[in-house]
Amino acid sequence: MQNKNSAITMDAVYTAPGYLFRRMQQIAVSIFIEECRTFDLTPVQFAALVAIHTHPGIDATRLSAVIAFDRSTLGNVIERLETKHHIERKPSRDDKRIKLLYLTKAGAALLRDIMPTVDRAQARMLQPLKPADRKTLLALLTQLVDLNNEASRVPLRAEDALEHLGKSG
Amino acid sequence: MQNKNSAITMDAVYTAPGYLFRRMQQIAVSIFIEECRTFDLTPVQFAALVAIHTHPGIDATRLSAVIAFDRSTLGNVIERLETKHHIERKPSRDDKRIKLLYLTKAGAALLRDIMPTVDRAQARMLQPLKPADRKTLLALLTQLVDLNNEASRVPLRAEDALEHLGKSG
DNA sequence: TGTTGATTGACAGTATACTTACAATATGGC
DNA sequence: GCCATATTGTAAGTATACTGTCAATCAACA
Repeated sequence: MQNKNSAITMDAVYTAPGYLFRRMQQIAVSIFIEECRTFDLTPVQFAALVAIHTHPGIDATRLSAVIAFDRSTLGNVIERLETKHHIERKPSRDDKRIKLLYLTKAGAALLRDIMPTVDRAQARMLQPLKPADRKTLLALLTQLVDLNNEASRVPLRAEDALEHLGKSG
Repeated sequence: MQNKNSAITMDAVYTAPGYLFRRMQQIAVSIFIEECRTFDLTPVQFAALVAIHTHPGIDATRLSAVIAFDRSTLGNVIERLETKHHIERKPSRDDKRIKLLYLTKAGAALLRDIMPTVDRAQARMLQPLKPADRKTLLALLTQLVDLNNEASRVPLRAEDALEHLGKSG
Protein backbone atom coordinates (compact mmCIF):
# COMPACT_ATOMS: atom_id res chain seq x y z
CA MET A 1 0.00 0.00 0.00
CA GLN A 2 1.17 3.51 -0.73
CA ASN A 3 0.86 6.36 1.75
CA LYS A 4 -1.91 8.96 1.54
CA ASN A 5 0.02 11.03 -0.99
CA SER A 6 0.41 8.01 -3.26
CA ALA A 7 4.05 8.99 -3.63
CA ILE A 8 6.14 6.10 -4.92
CA THR A 9 9.09 5.39 -2.63
CA MET A 10 11.39 2.42 -2.13
CA ASP A 11 8.96 1.28 0.55
CA ALA A 12 6.81 0.07 -2.33
CA VAL A 13 9.58 -2.49 -2.79
CA TYR A 14 11.08 -3.05 0.66
CA THR A 15 7.81 -3.67 2.52
CA ALA A 16 6.24 -5.84 -0.19
CA PRO A 17 5.90 -9.54 0.71
CA GLY A 18 7.12 -10.49 -2.76
CA TYR A 19 10.38 -8.61 -2.25
CA LEU A 20 10.91 -10.24 1.14
CA PHE A 21 10.26 -13.70 -0.28
CA ARG A 22 12.74 -13.08 -3.08
CA ARG A 23 15.40 -11.82 -0.64
CA MET A 24 14.83 -14.73 1.70
CA GLN A 25 15.11 -17.20 -1.18
CA GLN A 26 18.39 -15.58 -2.28
CA ILE A 27 19.72 -15.82 1.27
CA ALA A 28 18.55 -19.42 1.73
CA VAL A 29 20.19 -20.61 -1.50
CA SER A 30 23.37 -18.71 -0.64
CA ILE A 31 23.61 -20.36 2.78
CA PHE A 32 22.82 -23.80 1.37
CA ILE A 33 25.45 -23.57 -1.38
CA GLU A 34 28.05 -22.26 1.05
CA GLU A 35 27.49 -24.99 3.65
CA CYS A 36 27.31 -27.77 1.04
CA ARG A 37 30.11 -26.57 -1.24
CA THR A 38 32.29 -29.63 -0.62
CA PHE A 39 29.38 -31.80 -1.81
CA ASP A 40 28.71 -29.71 -4.93
CA LEU A 41 24.94 -30.03 -4.56
CA THR A 42 22.24 -27.38 -5.04
CA PRO A 43 18.99 -27.20 -3.00
CA VAL A 44 16.92 -28.54 -5.90
CA GLN A 45 19.39 -31.32 -6.63
CA PHE A 46 19.21 -32.28 -2.95
CA ALA A 47 15.40 -32.34 -3.02
CA ALA A 48 15.49 -34.53 -6.14
CA LEU A 49 17.91 -36.99 -4.50
CA VAL A 50 15.71 -37.26 -1.39
CA ALA A 51 12.61 -37.87 -3.53
CA ILE A 52 14.34 -40.51 -5.65
CA HIS A 53 15.66 -42.15 -2.48
CA THR A 54 12.17 -42.19 -0.99
CA HIS A 55 10.52 -43.35 -4.23
CA PRO A 56 12.96 -45.49 -6.23
CA GLY A 57 11.88 -45.98 -9.83
CA ILE A 58 9.92 -42.71 -9.95
CA ASP A 59 9.73 -41.01 -13.36
CA ALA A 60 10.53 -37.39 -14.15
CA THR A 61 6.93 -36.17 -14.37
CA ARG A 62 5.99 -37.61 -10.99
CA LEU A 63 9.24 -36.38 -9.48
CA SER A 64 8.40 -32.85 -10.58
CA ALA A 65 5.05 -33.09 -8.78
CA VAL A 66 6.62 -34.50 -5.62
CA ILE A 67 9.14 -31.70 -5.22
CA ALA A 68 6.94 -29.01 -6.84
CA PHE A 69 9.51 -28.36 -9.51
CA ASP A 70 8.89 -27.49 -13.14
CA ARG A 71 9.05 -30.57 -15.38
CA SER A 72 11.09 -28.95 -18.13
CA THR A 73 13.74 -27.56 -15.79
CA LEU A 74 13.84 -30.86 -13.96
CA GLY A 75 15.17 -32.44 -17.15
CA ASN A 76 18.36 -30.41 -16.77
CA VAL A 77 18.60 -31.18 -13.05
CA ILE A 78 18.29 -34.92 -13.75
CA GLU A 79 20.90 -34.63 -16.47
CA ARG A 80 23.38 -33.01 -14.08
CA LEU A 81 22.73 -35.59 -11.37
CA GLU A 82 23.27 -38.32 -13.95
CA THR A 83 26.52 -36.71 -15.17
CA LYS A 84 27.75 -36.66 -11.57
CA HIS A 85 26.79 -40.36 -11.30
CA HIS A 86 24.43 -39.77 -8.37
CA ILE A 87 21.45 -41.27 -10.19
CA GLU A 88 20.78 -43.48 -13.19
CA ARG A 89 17.94 -43.61 -15.70
CA LYS A 90 16.55 -46.96 -16.79
CA PRO A 91 13.92 -47.46 -19.48
CA SER A 92 10.62 -48.90 -18.30
CA ARG A 93 9.52 -52.22 -19.76
CA ASP A 94 5.84 -51.33 -19.45
CA ASP A 95 5.97 -47.81 -20.89
CA LYS A 96 8.56 -46.96 -23.51
CA ARG A 97 8.05 -43.23 -22.93
CA ILE A 98 9.17 -43.42 -19.32
CA LYS A 99 12.65 -43.45 -17.84
CA LEU A 100 12.81 -44.69 -14.26
CA LEU A 101 15.09 -42.94 -11.80
CA TYR A 102 17.27 -44.65 -9.22
CA LEU A 103 20.04 -43.54 -6.87
CA THR A 104 23.43 -45.06 -7.57
CA LYS A 105 25.41 -46.46 -4.64
CA ALA A 106 27.49 -43.29 -4.75
CA GLY A 107 24.35 -41.16 -4.80
CA ALA A 108 22.89 -42.96 -1.79
CA ALA A 109 26.17 -42.54 0.08
CA LEU A 110 26.33 -38.86 -0.80
CA LEU A 111 22.78 -38.33 0.43
CA ARG A 112 23.55 -40.07 3.72
CA ASP A 113 26.72 -38.02 4.21
CA ILE A 114 25.23 -34.65 3.33
CA MET A 115 22.27 -34.80 5.73
CA PRO A 116 24.02 -33.25 8.78
CA THR A 117 25.36 -30.45 6.59
CA VAL A 118 21.92 -29.76 5.13
CA ASP A 119 20.44 -29.71 8.63
CA ARG A 120 23.08 -27.19 9.63
CA ALA A 121 22.34 -25.03 6.59
CA GLN A 122 18.60 -25.09 7.26
CA ALA A 123 19.20 -24.16 10.90
CA ARG A 124 21.47 -21.27 9.87
CA MET A 125 18.70 -19.69 7.81
CA LEU A 126 16.56 -19.14 10.90
CA GLN A 127 19.45 -18.70 13.37
CA PRO A 128 19.04 -14.90 13.78
CA LEU A 129 15.51 -15.32 15.15
CA LYS A 130 14.60 -16.28 18.70
CA PRO A 131 13.60 -19.98 18.94
CA ALA A 132 9.94 -19.13 19.53
CA ASP A 133 9.91 -16.82 16.51
CA ARG A 134 11.47 -19.53 14.36
CA LYS A 135 8.60 -21.87 15.21
CA THR A 136 6.03 -19.15 14.50
CA LEU A 137 7.59 -18.23 11.16
CA LEU A 138 7.86 -21.86 10.06
CA ALA A 139 4.27 -22.57 11.05
CA LEU A 140 2.88 -19.53 9.22
CA LEU A 141 5.03 -20.21 6.17
CA THR A 142 3.99 -23.86 6.02
CA GLN A 143 0.37 -22.80 6.28
CA LEU A 144 0.72 -20.09 3.60
CA VAL A 145 2.55 -22.32 1.13
CA ASP A 146 -0.09 -25.00 1.61
CA LEU A 147 -3.03 -22.62 1.19
CA ASN A 148 -1.40 -20.98 -1.85
CA ASN A 149 -0.43 -24.31 -3.43
CA GLU A 150 -2.74 -23.95 -6.41
CA ALA A 151 -1.49 -20.41 -7.12
CA SER A 152 1.91 -21.71 -8.19
CA ARG A 153 2.54 -22.96 -11.70
CA VAL A 154 3.77 -26.30 -10.37
CA PRO A 155 1.54 -27.20 -7.42
CA LEU A 156 2.82 -29.81 -5.02
CA ARG A 157 1.13 -33.16 -5.69
CA ALA A 158 2.86 -35.37 -3.19
CA GLU A 159 0.05 -37.90 -2.83
CA ASP A 160 -1.68 -38.22 -6.20
CA ALA A 161 1.64 -38.22 -7.98
CA LEU A 162 2.48 -41.57 -6.49
CA GLU A 163 -0.92 -43.22 -6.83
CA HIS A 164 -0.10 -44.91 -10.10
CA LEU A 165 3.43 -45.77 -9.15
CA GLY A 166 4.98 -49.15 -8.52
CA LYS A 167 3.49 -50.97 -11.46
CA SER A 168 6.26 -50.23 -13.93
CA GLY A 169 9.90 -51.21 -14.26
CA MET B 1 16.34 -32.53 11.84
CA GLN B 2 15.81 -36.21 11.14
CA ASN B 3 13.88 -38.48 13.45
CA LYS B 4 15.60 -40.78 15.89
CA ASN B 5 16.06 -43.50 13.28
CA SER B 6 17.80 -41.06 10.94
CA ALA B 7 15.60 -42.41 8.14
CA ILE B 8 15.51 -40.03 5.21
CA THR B 9 11.94 -39.16 4.26
CA MET B 10 10.34 -36.38 2.23
CA ASP B 11 10.00 -34.49 5.52
CA ALA B 12 13.70 -33.68 5.10
CA VAL B 13 12.48 -31.54 2.20
CA TYR B 14 8.95 -30.45 3.12
CA THR B 15 9.72 -29.14 6.62
CA ALA B 16 12.98 -27.43 5.67
CA PRO B 17 12.86 -23.61 5.74
CA GLY B 18 14.78 -23.50 2.45
CA TYR B 19 12.10 -25.54 0.68
CA LEU B 20 9.34 -23.31 2.07
CA PHE B 21 11.17 -20.17 0.97
CA ARG B 22 11.62 -21.58 -2.52
CA ARG B 23 7.95 -22.57 -2.77
CA MET B 24 6.80 -19.19 -1.48
CA GLN B 25 9.04 -17.40 -3.98
CA GLN B 26 7.61 -19.53 -6.82
CA ILE B 27 4.08 -18.69 -5.67
CA ALA B 28 4.83 -14.98 -5.23
CA VAL B 29 6.33 -14.64 -8.72
CA SER B 30 3.46 -16.61 -10.21
CA ILE B 31 0.85 -14.33 -8.59
CA PHE B 32 2.76 -11.18 -9.57
CA ILE B 33 3.12 -12.22 -13.22
CA GLU B 34 -0.50 -13.26 -13.41
CA GLU B 35 -1.85 -10.01 -11.94
CA CYS B 36 0.49 -7.82 -13.99
CA ARG B 37 0.29 -9.71 -17.26
CA THR B 38 -1.30 -6.80 -19.15
CA PHE B 39 1.69 -4.66 -18.13
CA ASP B 40 4.28 -7.28 -19.14
CA LEU B 41 6.48 -6.53 -16.13
CA THR B 42 8.35 -8.96 -13.84
CA PRO B 43 8.89 -8.39 -10.09
CA VAL B 44 12.54 -7.49 -10.60
CA GLN B 45 11.74 -5.15 -13.49
CA PHE B 46 9.18 -3.46 -11.25
CA ALA B 47 11.70 -3.04 -8.42
CA ALA B 48 14.19 -1.55 -10.88
CA LEU B 49 11.63 0.96 -12.18
CA VAL B 50 10.74 2.05 -8.63
CA ALA B 51 14.41 2.51 -7.73
CA ILE B 52 15.16 4.50 -10.90
CA HIS B 53 12.06 6.61 -10.26
CA THR B 54 13.22 7.28 -6.69
CA HIS B 55 16.84 7.89 -7.70
CA PRO B 56 16.95 9.36 -11.23
CA GLY B 57 20.41 9.20 -12.74
CA ILE B 58 21.48 6.18 -10.70
CA ASP B 59 24.01 3.84 -12.34
CA ALA B 60 23.74 0.07 -12.69
CA THR B 61 26.12 -0.82 -9.86
CA ARG B 62 24.32 1.37 -7.33
CA LEU B 63 20.96 0.17 -8.60
CA SER B 64 22.00 -3.43 -7.94
CA ALA B 65 22.84 -2.52 -4.34
CA VAL B 66 19.57 -0.64 -3.84
CA ILE B 67 17.37 -3.54 -4.94
CA ALA B 68 19.76 -6.27 -3.73
CA PHE B 69 20.06 -7.69 -7.21
CA ASP B 70 23.12 -9.23 -8.82
CA ARG B 71 24.99 -6.73 -10.99
CA SER B 72 25.60 -9.10 -13.88
CA THR B 73 21.96 -10.17 -14.16
CA LEU B 74 20.85 -6.58 -13.75
CA GLY B 75 22.55 -5.79 -17.06
CA ASN B 76 20.00 -7.98 -18.84
CA VAL B 77 17.11 -6.50 -16.86
CA ILE B 78 18.18 -2.98 -17.82
CA GLU B 79 18.54 -4.06 -21.42
CA ARG B 80 14.96 -5.39 -21.47
CA LEU B 81 13.57 -2.26 -19.82
CA GLU B 82 15.42 -0.17 -22.40
CA THR B 83 14.11 -2.29 -25.29
CA LYS B 84 10.57 -1.73 -23.95
CA HIS B 85 11.34 2.03 -23.81
CA HIS B 86 10.61 2.25 -20.08
CA ILE B 87 14.05 3.65 -19.26
CA GLU B 88 16.95 5.26 -21.08
CA ARG B 89 20.70 5.14 -20.54
CA LYS B 90 22.72 8.33 -20.84
CA PRO B 91 26.52 8.53 -20.62
CA SER B 92 27.88 10.54 -17.70
CA ARG B 93 30.02 13.58 -18.48
CA ASP B 94 32.06 13.15 -15.30
CA ASP B 95 32.73 9.44 -15.55
CA LYS B 96 32.98 7.82 -18.95
CA ARG B 97 32.55 4.34 -17.42
CA ILE B 98 29.09 5.11 -16.08
CA LYS B 99 25.74 5.07 -17.81
CA LEU B 100 23.04 7.01 -15.97
CA LEU B 101 19.55 5.56 -15.79
CA TYR B 102 16.33 7.55 -16.17
CA LEU B 103 12.66 6.67 -16.58
CA THR B 104 11.14 7.68 -19.89
CA LYS B 105 7.77 9.46 -19.85
CA ALA B 106 6.20 6.16 -20.86
CA GLY B 107 8.09 4.36 -18.08
CA ALA B 108 6.92 6.85 -15.46
CA ALA B 109 3.34 6.53 -16.67
CA LEU B 110 3.56 2.73 -16.61
CA LEU B 111 4.89 2.79 -13.06
CA ARG B 112 2.06 5.07 -11.94
CA ASP B 113 -0.55 2.88 -13.62
CA ILE B 114 0.76 -0.44 -12.37
CA MET B 115 0.86 0.48 -8.67
CA PRO B 116 -2.71 -0.60 -7.78
CA THR B 117 -2.19 -3.88 -9.60
CA VAL B 118 1.08 -4.54 -7.77
CA ASP B 119 -0.62 -3.74 -4.46
CA ARG B 120 -3.32 -6.24 -5.32
CA ALA B 121 -0.75 -8.89 -6.22
CA GLN B 122 1.17 -8.33 -2.98
CA ALA B 123 -2.07 -8.56 -0.98
CA ARG B 124 -3.03 -11.80 -2.75
CA MET B 125 0.18 -13.50 -1.62
CA LEU B 126 -0.83 -13.20 2.04
CA GLN B 127 -4.60 -13.41 1.48
CA PRO B 128 -5.02 -16.98 2.79
CA LEU B 129 -3.73 -15.97 6.24
CA LYS B 130 -5.74 -14.23 8.94
CA PRO B 131 -4.93 -10.48 9.11
CA ALA B 132 -3.10 -10.84 12.43
CA ASP B 133 -1.01 -13.69 11.03
CA ARG B 134 -0.12 -11.63 7.96
CA LYS B 135 1.32 -8.92 10.19
CA THR B 136 3.24 -11.45 12.24
CA LEU B 137 4.69 -13.18 9.18
CA LEU B 138 5.69 -9.90 7.55
CA ALA B 139 7.33 -8.65 10.74
CA LEU B 140 9.31 -11.86 11.27
CA LEU B 141 10.30 -12.04 7.61
CA THR B 142 11.43 -8.40 7.56
CA GLN B 143 13.49 -9.04 10.68
CA LEU B 144 15.02 -12.25 9.31
CA VAL B 145 15.92 -10.75 5.92
CA ASP B 146 17.54 -7.80 7.67
CA LEU B 147 19.52 -9.92 10.12
CA ASN B 148 20.60 -12.29 7.33
CA ASN B 149 21.48 -9.47 4.93
CA GLU B 150 25.20 -10.20 4.89
CA ALA B 151 24.59 -13.91 4.24
CA SER B 152 23.33 -13.19 0.74
CA ARG B 153 25.71 -12.75 -2.15
CA VAL B 154 24.24 -9.35 -2.96
CA PRO B 155 23.53 -7.64 0.37
CA LEU B 156 21.13 -4.71 0.37
CA ARG B 157 23.04 -1.44 0.54
CA ALA B 158 20.21 1.04 0.35
CA GLU B 159 21.98 3.90 2.12
CA ASP B 160 25.68 3.69 1.32
CA ALA B 161 24.95 2.96 -2.29
CA LEU B 162 23.57 6.45 -2.74
CA GLU B 163 26.17 8.35 -0.73
CA HIS B 164 28.24 9.27 -3.75
CA LEU B 165 25.27 9.97 -5.95
CA GLY B 166 24.06 13.25 -7.34
CA LYS B 167 27.41 14.62 -8.40
CA SER B 168 27.47 13.16 -11.90
CA GLY B 169 25.44 13.71 -15.05
C1' DT C 1 53.64 12.66 -13.74
C1' DG C 2 53.12 8.12 -13.98
C1' DT C 3 51.85 3.92 -12.28
C1' DT C 4 49.14 1.01 -9.24
C1' DG C 5 44.78 -0.39 -7.79
C1' DA C 6 39.75 0.13 -7.77
C1' DT C 7 35.47 0.71 -10.31
C1' DT C 8 32.27 0.06 -14.15
C1' DG C 9 29.85 -2.26 -17.64
C1' DA C 10 30.07 -6.15 -20.61
C1' DC C 11 30.54 -10.93 -21.47
C1' DA C 12 30.78 -16.07 -20.85
C1' DG C 13 29.41 -19.81 -18.08
C1' DT C 14 26.28 -22.43 -14.72
C1' DA C 15 21.77 -23.30 -12.53
C1' DT C 16 17.15 -22.51 -11.50
C1' DA C 17 12.14 -21.50 -13.16
C1' DC C 18 8.97 -20.88 -16.34
C1' DT C 19 6.50 -21.17 -21.47
C1' DT C 20 5.34 -23.36 -25.66
C1' DA C 21 5.94 -26.85 -29.07
C1' DC C 22 6.93 -31.46 -30.72
C1' DA C 23 7.63 -36.54 -31.67
C1' DA C 24 7.11 -40.96 -29.69
C1' DT C 25 4.23 -43.62 -27.24
C1' DA C 26 0.07 -45.07 -24.60
C1' DT C 27 -4.89 -45.22 -23.64
C1' DG C 28 -9.84 -45.19 -24.17
C1' DG C 29 -13.98 -45.07 -27.09
C1' DC C 30 -15.89 -46.99 -31.00
C1' DG D 1 -8.28 -53.05 -34.54
C1' DC D 2 -8.52 -47.85 -35.31
C1' DC D 3 -8.36 -43.34 -34.18
C1' DA D 4 -8.76 -39.10 -31.21
C1' DT D 5 -6.72 -37.77 -27.07
C1' DA D 6 -3.44 -37.73 -23.40
C1' DT D 7 1.16 -38.48 -21.53
C1' DT D 8 6.25 -38.41 -21.60
C1' DG D 9 10.62 -36.64 -22.40
C1' DT D 10 12.98 -33.26 -24.97
C1' DA D 11 14.07 -28.91 -26.88
C1' DA D 12 13.93 -23.89 -27.77
C1' DG D 13 13.02 -19.50 -25.84
C1' DT D 14 12.69 -16.02 -21.86
C1' DA D 15 13.98 -14.34 -17.24
C1' DT D 16 16.14 -14.46 -12.95
C1' DA D 17 20.50 -15.35 -9.99
C1' DC D 18 24.88 -16.26 -9.40
C1' DT D 19 30.31 -17.02 -10.71
C1' DG D 20 34.07 -15.51 -12.99
C1' DT D 21 36.89 -12.52 -16.33
C1' DC D 22 38.04 -8.54 -19.09
C1' DA D 23 38.97 -3.81 -21.07
C1' DA D 24 38.16 0.89 -20.31
C1' DT D 25 38.37 4.25 -17.16
C1' DC D 26 39.12 6.70 -12.95
C1' DA D 27 41.35 7.87 -8.51
C1' DA D 28 45.06 7.96 -5.32
C1' DC D 29 49.56 8.07 -4.30
C1' DA D 30 54.68 8.04 -4.80
